[in-house]
Amino acid sequence: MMAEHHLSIEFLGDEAGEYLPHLAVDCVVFGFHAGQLRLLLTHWKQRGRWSLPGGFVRRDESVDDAAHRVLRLRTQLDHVFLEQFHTFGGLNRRDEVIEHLFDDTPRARTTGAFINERFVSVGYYALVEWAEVTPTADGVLTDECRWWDVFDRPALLFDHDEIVDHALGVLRSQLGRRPIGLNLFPETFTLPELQRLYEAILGRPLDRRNFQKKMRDLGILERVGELRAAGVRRAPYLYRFDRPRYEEALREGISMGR
Amino acid sequence: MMAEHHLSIEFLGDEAGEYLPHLAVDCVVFGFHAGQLRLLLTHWKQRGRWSLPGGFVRRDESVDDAAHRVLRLRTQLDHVFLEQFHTFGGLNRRDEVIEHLFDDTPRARTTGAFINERFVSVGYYALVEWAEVTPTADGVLTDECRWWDVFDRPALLFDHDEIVDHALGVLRSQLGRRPIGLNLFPETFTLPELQRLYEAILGRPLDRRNFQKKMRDLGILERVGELRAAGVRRAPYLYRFDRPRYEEALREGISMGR
DNA sequence: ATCCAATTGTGTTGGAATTACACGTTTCGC
DNA sequence: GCGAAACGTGTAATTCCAACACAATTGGAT
Repeated sequence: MMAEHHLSIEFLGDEAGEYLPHLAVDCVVFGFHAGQLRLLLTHWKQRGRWSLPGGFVRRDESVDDAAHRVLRLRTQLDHVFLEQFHTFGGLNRRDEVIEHLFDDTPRARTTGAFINERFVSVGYYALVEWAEVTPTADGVLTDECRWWDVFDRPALLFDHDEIVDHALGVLRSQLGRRPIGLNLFPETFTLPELQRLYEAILGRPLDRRNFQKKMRDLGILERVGELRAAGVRRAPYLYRFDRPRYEEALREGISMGR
Repeated sequence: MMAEHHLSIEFLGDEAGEYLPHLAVDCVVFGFHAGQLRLLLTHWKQRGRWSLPGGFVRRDESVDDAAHRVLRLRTQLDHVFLEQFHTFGGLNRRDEVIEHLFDDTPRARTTGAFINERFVSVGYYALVEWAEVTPTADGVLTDECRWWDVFDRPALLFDHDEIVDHALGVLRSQLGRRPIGLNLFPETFTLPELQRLYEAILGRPLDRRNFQKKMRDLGILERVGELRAAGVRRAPYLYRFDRPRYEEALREGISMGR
């Protein structure tokens, strides 16, 4: 909960001048569980609607660091895979519902109303291991933080639906050019699981045989053993990523179909 | 010269409060001439060094519009191909040489020293037709604006070398996925010229026969006639882009090697 | 015990796309 | 008219991708 004390009602005017005005970061946090691509969302206490986890940029931290900090606050995780993908700087970024969200607080009226100003937002997307996350609301502006199915989520505040769509587009376009999964799965996983991740992101089914061949040929997988547990049928093999090779593939880029 | 009056010494503090503080746009403007990929740079009067054309964001304009405005001021061109590619928000964005560039002006000392604060910069790259550009310095902070060879340019101020490298990387990665050239060439051009553009961006030679076959098969070119003028040898054909098909290829994406 | 349904692992094959490579054409200088 | 330089086009080999078939494993039904 470090630094959360700033999110008091005082913060509406950022009276300490700790943050850069007009600038925010928003994080599209992707997870994968039970065959579904999921999204971490926070619920705004005062208006009963959901938005992406976001925050502001301290005067003494980089924008990347701000995104990491926001993520740490909402997930309790450090060192997650996080990448900037677009900056949203339109004039239509406010939401009629929330436009004057804080106008009726004494602070907002008397100060510069920091939070009611126009914001330019730098969008990041994160890939995290679902089970490792402890979704955490700040308890002041937001009272809940939890996972949603990406494709079955509530309408979001501000322009956050657009931001999610953009992030999904970037994720899709990168799916064929770099490996994915190291950050989304636990240590070991099965190829059918990995395939379901690809299918969830692409939104279309893939051929199991071609997928497995392609994956094997990438040389970034290590077979570990057999999975017996779940099935009423044949158990799939367990795999783990070969870290050095995975990271090399990340640097050099790969080719995985379209 | 519209709105250039803001770039007076008064501007150092942005006393009118017309701009968002701490936020800037920088434009990597690419052109192509005489077989070279070129870059539009501006020369800072007070320090004798070069930087990317950049500017600030008005409170009542989108960040995209700010980039277009900056571009219009430096090139006298409107409606150019312009795309955001990354936002630079590190803490190391200042330049020791220029760190206190304006400290000795009375304004900077007495006001908030708008321009001496930390800036987060949204990077755009533009593709423009070299011959159409009228490079224009603002005459206040900068006294010269002209083209440089991308690969033979002076060391730039701030982190602008990094920004240029990043833009080049994005341009390279997109070269195989969308058509290019409509914005960089005049109405008509030749295939050897187009190939030299690709080679300049990729930094490696391409096979002429495969390149032409690929280009022809894309179906975005119209042959116009023969070019007689220049050569001491066989004249290449002239082509023009088929606009509707070109724009469709831009939307749908293409595959051009890698 | 046998069979079946569901799911997984692996191989093959045909076509498309990419790459490597060869030859004929035009122009001008000599 | 001969050759050098640059242009235009075609062909063969290879690699990549998409479609497809079959054997193996498991638990439950018969």
